[in-house]
Amino acid sequence: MPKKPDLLPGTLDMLILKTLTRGPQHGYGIALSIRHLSQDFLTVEEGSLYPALQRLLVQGWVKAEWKKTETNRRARFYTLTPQGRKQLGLELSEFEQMIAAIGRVLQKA
Amino acid sequence: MPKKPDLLPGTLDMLILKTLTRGPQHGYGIALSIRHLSQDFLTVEEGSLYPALQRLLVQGWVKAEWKKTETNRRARFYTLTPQGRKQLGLELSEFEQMIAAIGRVLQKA
DNA sequence: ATTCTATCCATAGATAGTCTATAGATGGGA
DNA sequence: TCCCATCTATAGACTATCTATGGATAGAAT
Repeated sequence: MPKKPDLLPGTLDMLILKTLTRGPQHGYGIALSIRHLSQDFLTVEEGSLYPALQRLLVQGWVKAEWKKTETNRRARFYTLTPQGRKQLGLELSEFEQMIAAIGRVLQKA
Repeated sequence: MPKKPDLLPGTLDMLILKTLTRGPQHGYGIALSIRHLSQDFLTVEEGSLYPALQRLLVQGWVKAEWKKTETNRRARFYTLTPQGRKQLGLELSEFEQMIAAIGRVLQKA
């Protein structure tokens, strides 16, 4: 069976921000989205997710408000702010550069 | 100026092991190799490098012996062991899967 | 009615890995 | 002789993740 590789440290904020470009979502929904989009490969645990959302709130990259879900439950919906969108762009480009750099090392050795 | 993105956490061991497939090297040489191969993008600080080498030694993935460098200086040369080579293969495939999974999330949102 | 399951939020504590900062030794060149 | 580059190494702080909980509620099942 195919192991269980959790997450690549440092990429969670980026994944959350990216997920929120599709529109506001609550924490549980974000976790599900990441899991489904990655085809069950990436699993975001609560203990990682909520601290991350707190960080993003403090930085002003997302905002939050309590609403009702489609299933009539009370949940906190997170929305990407303009600063958050900008931050996402930054993180995406750094990530790509990083991956490219690692690729060069792995390829030449 | 273009920021300073250090390293992607969790990838250092893999980079070291891969570097050693070219042959035994001392710590300082490993750091230089990674830096040059990545075209000055990745910088491995001593405070990251030596703890990592200690980890690899303990796991049996590298072995070490004191020798003289080309410049006639005393240095500790690290060599990849068969287990280390196997471990490298494992880490490479996990890393690629991880990157692919992240790529799927980033692409679809 | 009651229990169960899925949904939903959140925190505490442990652990891992990296960074900053520091320390020291040595060979070769100015 | 003095300095710089080479070379090893550790301590302490910090960040981010994981494990493990805890709790609440809606709707379905029994």
